[in-house]
Amino acid sequence: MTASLDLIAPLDAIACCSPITREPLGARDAERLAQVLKALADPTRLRLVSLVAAHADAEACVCDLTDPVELSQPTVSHHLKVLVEAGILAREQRGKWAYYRIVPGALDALASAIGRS
Amino acid sequence: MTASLDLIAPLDAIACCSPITREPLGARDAERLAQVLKALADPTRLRLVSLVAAHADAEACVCDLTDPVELSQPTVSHHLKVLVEAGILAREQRGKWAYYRIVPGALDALASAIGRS
DNA sequence: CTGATGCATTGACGGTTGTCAATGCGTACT
DNA sequence: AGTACGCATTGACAACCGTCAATGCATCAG
Repeated sequence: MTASLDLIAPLDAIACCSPITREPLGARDAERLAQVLKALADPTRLRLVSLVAAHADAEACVCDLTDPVELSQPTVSHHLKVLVEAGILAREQRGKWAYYRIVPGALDALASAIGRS
Repeated sequence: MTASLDLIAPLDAIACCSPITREPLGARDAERLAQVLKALADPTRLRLVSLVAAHADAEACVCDLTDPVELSQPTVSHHLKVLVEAGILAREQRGKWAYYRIVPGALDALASAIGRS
């Protein structure tokens, strides 16, 4: 659903916007920002992002993550997919493994849209 | 549910934490951060926060908000309650009206926890 | 007191979400 | 070839969420 303007990662459509408190944002912008925030608004996904960032070389594969969060492999894969689709994580397949890393500037762009300071 | 440590607003328990990417956050911290993010991760609530911030005197009552978001009054009241419980909005009753304003520093604290430095 | 107004609460309903077991698909090693 | 491994996808289910109509509760105006 709402597969209308998803040709670009949601985060790309946000980097442009001024902070929320600057001026009332329209329904369309609110929808996009909420989409990205929802991706982060889950304890497991927050931990996954945190784990990836803190891992060696700032990247991690699924097998590195299932254990710390104590969830099944399909569940972790699902969460990672959500984060990738939100433009927060990037996925790179290298042989048998899939490596995830944080998209540079993604979290900063999100933070700037929220508060800035 | 989870009415264990909710004596303080969720945001108060976050201001202390370093950015997500600094080190892997524990399950407890992730839960608290996610709770606040969820409050913002909704298009309607994002618009409400934005509307309140942009309104005259940086405060607004429910009657000022129902029209712009095109939702029923109970729905708007519900969303505002969620934002208040998350520590993002503050409510002050003055006579017949209830005025909402953004808690100073709340969004900045959230932004700091997400990204930025 | 009576009526009107602003807002919160309740109850209900459809849609979304987080999770897992089962399965499928490549890739690598022997 | 055959097997083991890492990961994604599917299907299913309970829990949660956003929304509204109806109702309740103050507060103000007459």
